[in-house]
Amino acid sequence: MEKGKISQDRIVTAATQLFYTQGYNQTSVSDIASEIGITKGNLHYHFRSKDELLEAVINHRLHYITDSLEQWDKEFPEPKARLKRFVKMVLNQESEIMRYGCPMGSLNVELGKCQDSLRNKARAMFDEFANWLEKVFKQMGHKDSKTLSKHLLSMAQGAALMSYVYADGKLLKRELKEIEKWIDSLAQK
Amino acid sequence: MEKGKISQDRIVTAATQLFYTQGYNQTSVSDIASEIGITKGNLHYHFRSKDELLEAVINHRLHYITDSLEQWDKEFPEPKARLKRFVKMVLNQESEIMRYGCPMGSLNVELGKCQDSLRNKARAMFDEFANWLEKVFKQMGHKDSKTLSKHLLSMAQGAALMSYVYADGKLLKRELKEIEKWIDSLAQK
DNA sequence: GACATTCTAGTACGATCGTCCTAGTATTGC
DNA sequence: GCAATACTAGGACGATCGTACTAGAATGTC
Repeated sequence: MEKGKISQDRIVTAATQLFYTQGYNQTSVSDIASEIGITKGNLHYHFRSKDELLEAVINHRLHYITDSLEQWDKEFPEPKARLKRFVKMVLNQESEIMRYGCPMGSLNVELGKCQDSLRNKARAMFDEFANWLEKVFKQMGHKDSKTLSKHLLSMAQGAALMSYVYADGKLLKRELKEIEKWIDSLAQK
Repeated sequence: MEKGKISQDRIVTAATQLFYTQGYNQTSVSDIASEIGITKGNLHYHFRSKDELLEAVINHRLHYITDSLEQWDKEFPEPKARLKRFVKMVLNQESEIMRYGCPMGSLNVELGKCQDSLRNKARAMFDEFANWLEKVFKQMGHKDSKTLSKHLLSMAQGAALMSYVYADGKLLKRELKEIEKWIDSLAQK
């Protein structure tokens, strides 16, 4: 549609990548601008502040998450298959997680020590997954679906963090396999 | 002893706290200096660079970890009691973890995206725990002690991260209880 | 084809940061 | 008591950052 959206999307895409690989505080607006070959002043026209750009980046991630979850719902009617699809998503990102950590987890860790507004924004990504997982566990007939949802996220985050710290892909695979065993052991309906 | 050590210790103590609560990159040397009522120039005399100060902070943490582990070895001859002491340590830090995350985990996440030398330094804290846990699992007669060690750390890190993101102390307690159940279920000798 | 809007480039500003220099003050060893 | 050392205070430096301003180019509309 509008031409403007193209530049804006390019900025958000580049910022998403750089915020992930370098961290939010370690990435300057000049870094983002030069990454896509525009000037700082131009970027400022599209996003008046770095915070505003971060918000766009988080929204970009949120939309991607929402779309993925919707897709999974369509593809997998079975609750356990849905849970395993979640685990598979983590596995698919193995090399990125090893090098840069979990994009959701590390951003939350970094922004948690900034202003509260950013902290809440970043947490929304977790909520997206947490609510979806909760729904799945409820579908399986579990009363403590909230607890189970957070438990699964907790295990996945721990696995991602450890494999990042040790740059160890095998560690991630091992831990994810443990999570799958846990899923298998769950009662259903 | 030497008078000098007093100032240096005060600097390292303040830096340790501020790096933890605000993050390394979000803490300026002025912050640290003014925290203990000295000037930037004075701090520069003791630590010629921020990196040098960070190294001192990490060494400070490393010594504290080493001392704790030695203490635990003395207090608890039973391997499972040692593992549970580790879990208890996490529980004891509940309020800090809720507000600032795991001091070891969040520092590793932040420094991982900086220079490699800092990354390796930060990882040494994990190694301290990992090697100790490995020793304990070996003591229990487990061949896969390395895997179990990382698995326990992984679960603990996941719990800390999630309780931090959601500022939820109950979540941490619940996850730690799950870890204790896992410890109880382990075969011994 | 003229006009309004949208976009872009380049630059400048104020603030903050890590680092360093200098000069003076305390402390120590002999 | 004196010289050498260790420490402190305060400020200056270059660099970098986020943000803002201005003028011109591109684009779309009627």
